[in-house]
Amino acid sequence: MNLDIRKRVTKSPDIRRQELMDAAIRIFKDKGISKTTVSDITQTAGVAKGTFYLYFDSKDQLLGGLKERLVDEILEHAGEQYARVGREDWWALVDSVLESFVDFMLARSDMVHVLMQEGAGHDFDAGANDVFAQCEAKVDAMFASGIQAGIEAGAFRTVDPELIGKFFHHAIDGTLIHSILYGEPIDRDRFVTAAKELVRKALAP
Amino acid sequence: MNLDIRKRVTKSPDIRRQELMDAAIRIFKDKGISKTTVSDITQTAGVAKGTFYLYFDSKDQLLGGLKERLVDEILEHAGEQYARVGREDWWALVDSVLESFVDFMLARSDMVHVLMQEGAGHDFDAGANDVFAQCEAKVDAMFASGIQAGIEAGAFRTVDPELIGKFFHHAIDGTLIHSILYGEPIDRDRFVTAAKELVRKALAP
Amino acid sequence: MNLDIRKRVTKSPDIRRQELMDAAIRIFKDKGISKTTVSDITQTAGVAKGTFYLYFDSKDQLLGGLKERLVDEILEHAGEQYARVGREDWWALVDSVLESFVDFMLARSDMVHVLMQEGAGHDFDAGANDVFAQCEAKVDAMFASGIQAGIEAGAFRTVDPELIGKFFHHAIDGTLIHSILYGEPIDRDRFVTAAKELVRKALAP
Amino acid sequence: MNLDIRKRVTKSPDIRRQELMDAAIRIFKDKGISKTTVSDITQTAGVAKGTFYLYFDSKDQLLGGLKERLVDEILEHAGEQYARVGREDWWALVDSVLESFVDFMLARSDMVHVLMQEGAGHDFDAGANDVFAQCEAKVDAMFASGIQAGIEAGAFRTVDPELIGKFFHHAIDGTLIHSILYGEPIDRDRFVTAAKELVRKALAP
DNA sequence: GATGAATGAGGCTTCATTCAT
DNA sequence: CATGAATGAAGCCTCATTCAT
Repeated sequence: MNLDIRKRVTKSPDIRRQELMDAAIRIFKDKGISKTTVSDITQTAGVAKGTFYLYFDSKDQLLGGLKERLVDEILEHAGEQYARVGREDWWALVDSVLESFVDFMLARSDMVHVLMQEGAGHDFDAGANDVFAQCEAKVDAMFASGIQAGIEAGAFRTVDPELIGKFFHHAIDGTLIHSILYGEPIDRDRFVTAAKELVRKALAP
Repeated sequence: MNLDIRKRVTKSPDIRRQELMDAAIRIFKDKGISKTTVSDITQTAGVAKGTFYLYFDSKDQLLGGLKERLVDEILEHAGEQYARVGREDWWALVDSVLESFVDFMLARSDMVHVLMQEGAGHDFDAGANDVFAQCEAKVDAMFASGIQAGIEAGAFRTVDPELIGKFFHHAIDGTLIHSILYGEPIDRDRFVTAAKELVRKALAP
Repeated sequence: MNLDIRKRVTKSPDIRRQELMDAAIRIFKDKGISKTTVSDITQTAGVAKGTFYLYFDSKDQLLGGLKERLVDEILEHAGEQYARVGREDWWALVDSVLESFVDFMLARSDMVHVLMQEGAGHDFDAGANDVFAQCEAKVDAMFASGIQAGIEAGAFRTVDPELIGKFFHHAIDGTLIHSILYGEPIDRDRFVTAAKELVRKALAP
Repeated sequence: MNLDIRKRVTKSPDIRRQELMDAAIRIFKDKGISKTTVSDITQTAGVAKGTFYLYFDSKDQLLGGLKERLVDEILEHAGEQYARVGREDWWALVDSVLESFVDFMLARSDMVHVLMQEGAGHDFDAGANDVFAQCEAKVDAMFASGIQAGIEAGAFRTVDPELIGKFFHHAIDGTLIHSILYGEPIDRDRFVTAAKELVRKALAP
């Protein structure tokens, strides 16, 4: 009765690992992290349950891996943006940071959807406080110092760069995540335009 | 033979219910929702495990109750604020809405902390889409129509009231939740001041 | 089709614990420790699988408990015997120690059967070296010092009390365990008679 | 691309088989039989997991092999000793049997350590009763008939040759195994001397 | 022969829920 | 009402064994 002809397909470890991660993300999104079983993941990935444990130590460790991957990408991306501060026209910088931020988030909507949902509190490495906390703190710090630099250059004006930076961060982040989370479609250009308006007006001298 | 004095204490159902909810919130905050057991909750509340089921049908239903309670409060509060649109000076309205919003959130930080964390996806009533989605959608709609009214009255100016409303919502919400979630202290007045600056500049004609 | 009428029988914790231990011993004896599952034990005890974990932390911990119980009994019994050294006629002492030793072992044949079989190496408490080692070492020490005392009193003679003590110990122990392990019937009186002959001749001046 | 020099080394089947058995014994001794995995064995032997199954049908069969090897050696050795009954002076025979028995055991201490530990109950061939039982029974029978012969020849005297034989067997066996099992050093000569004293006195007319 | 990724049965353990007291 | 021992479904994880390369 088993019509599946392909049996015991051996693949490169990297591929398998990736397939399992992809499968995990897909089901996490549908059922939520805590209600997803390792069986769900392996069935979706088309492998046996035991195969999961060739690539991950545990379900929690997989989650940790996904988290860390996202955090790394975020920090790298944010770093790239931040490196441009001072080398370009301030308003062009604002525009480009916003656009690239939005595009980055949209490209990872699945990941974000999943990990923001129940991500916190699943720290397999109990020692380190939540990876996300540190990540967002760094992003906030970059925003703040970028704005501060603009102020010192006379391009921007605002009384509380730190909080304003956080506001920008969460305004965009929160709105995007919320839309992704609840399945509302996002008009990327409209979104970018509105974000630019907000930031430009808020930072205008 | 039983020397334990506190045994079979009968309390008003409402009190008991409330005590269990409070205990639940407390532990949810520490361990995360899915890793909190019914035993944890009843132990913290000082009752036997079975007692839990005299007041709630299930763990999921408790969660639903907490959620609905928060949603109700949010909607009621938002409605009150919204009712003031048009009756007051536009900028005074902005100030007061912001202040009251911040104060409302701070008063419920525990609740928010917990329910935002893993709240989604725990729908005991699988039919209805997430209660939070509807709630936030309503809040967004109120924000949007308030801004729209201000525009029509010539007091505000912005090209995309709907998105700008969401931005305000998540800027404040996100920044607060994030601070609460990761234990950063919040200076209420500084926060309000920065929020006012953001909104005033963004809505200024 | 379920003809079992009795459901959810609640018993005193001590009884239940004992029933589980008895069931465990029974199956350990039949299938060996490592091939016995928790399910086997609970089925035999007539309770649900989860019930096991109300009384024991794990399968290993049960084993540890059984071991410790046996060790305690052995040490207590050996201590009682040892306390008689010097208070009685030396040869009467020899006789009575042998008899009581044999009877003690026969009364615990199941326990001994099981725990000698795979008992070593199942140390849940990895810190302490095997409990049995210490136990037997103590018993050996008692034998040795008893014989030594007899020598000093001029009643016994042998060149190596320590080793001779161990020989007695294992001669009796080993022969009994072996018979128990392989299901050979033991004629208690014949056994005691032969043991007495061995020890009397070996210790005779 | 493979820079690992030791790859796919083909060795004589007998050598490989032996290497695997040695590796098995080594780890069995450390971790116990049931907690040793096939992976442990192959890693220690420096081969791939699959290679194990080129030389053994299963883990149980390996165990059976080890057991049988030991049993064969024991029986052969015991047979050699037994063959000398009647051809030599009785007391010289006693001495030489004891010495050769002790030396035999000491030479196989690892084997004995392991297989006595959890050896019973691992019968891959469930039909046959434990190989050890038969082996020890044969050894006991030889001891008994040797002693019986000595009695008939007027050299020995004892009332229960069968049990006395078992006592000798287990006195020496048990004491040695126990010392090996718990890592106590053994002074071979002192041991032999004490054993001789015990046996000589016990068999003396 | 040798390899080691893949398999999947099966064990251990947790915990939401029930129910006899 | 309150209790907490008992339940058992369901999840996590291990590891002996297989098989495509």
